Amino acid sequence: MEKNYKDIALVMKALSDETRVKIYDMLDDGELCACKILEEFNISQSTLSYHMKILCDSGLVNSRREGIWMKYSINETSLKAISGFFDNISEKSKKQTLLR
Amino acid sequence: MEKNYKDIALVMKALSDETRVKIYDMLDDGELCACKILEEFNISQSTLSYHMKILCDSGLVNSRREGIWMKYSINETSLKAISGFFDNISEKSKKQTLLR
DNA sequence: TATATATATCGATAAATATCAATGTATTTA
DNA sequence: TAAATACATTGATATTTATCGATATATATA
Repeated sequence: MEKNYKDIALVMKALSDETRVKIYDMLDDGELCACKILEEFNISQSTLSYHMKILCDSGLVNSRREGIWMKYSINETSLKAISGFFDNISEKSKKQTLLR
Repeated sequence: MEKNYKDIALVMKALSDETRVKIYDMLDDGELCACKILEEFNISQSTLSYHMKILCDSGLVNSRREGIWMKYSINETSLKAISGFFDNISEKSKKQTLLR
């Protein structure tokens, strides 16, 4: 099975910024609207919008419009994929350690 | 327990580049020297050295000198930490899904 | 339809990143 | 000790990123 390193790197890049990691972590409590997220940071609205776009484009985060609000949530499929990438390396790496 | 988002972002940044993700993935087969890694890429030696420094500084990769060679391997502690970060989000996120 | 609210996009900019060639450093060996 | 090999560091540069204020767009409501 060929791994798509480009996609993995894209997801990692989405989480390579402290603000975005915090946002992603916040979302594990459930869906949040942009305005709620914005309250937690000292950044402009346009900057938050930029960060949310990166998180969504990477596939890590879902977005949907509800009236005038944008609601964001964790994309479970993407989370499973990235979690699986590390679990896979963990397993193979552990075997290697035993062989030494 | 307070999460260190800065450190998490640093680790993610280390894997936010396609070359570095590939290198990290290569290392799950066990320790490799820089020269072996270099063979797999069309990059200069100095560029590889730069990438290895970023991987090592993030804590994801161990390095040790063996004679004239530098040998690199996966840091299991760091891998567990990052794997745990995603597992943690995965669990909390799953609970949220059930509540909906 | 005019207004208010929430969010996205644009343009500008300072800072960070990836890359290379050239050079420096550490180690082994002749 | 001189040469060879492997790797790191430096300096330069093109590209990317994070950020903001200003402006545009979408939706709801008066």
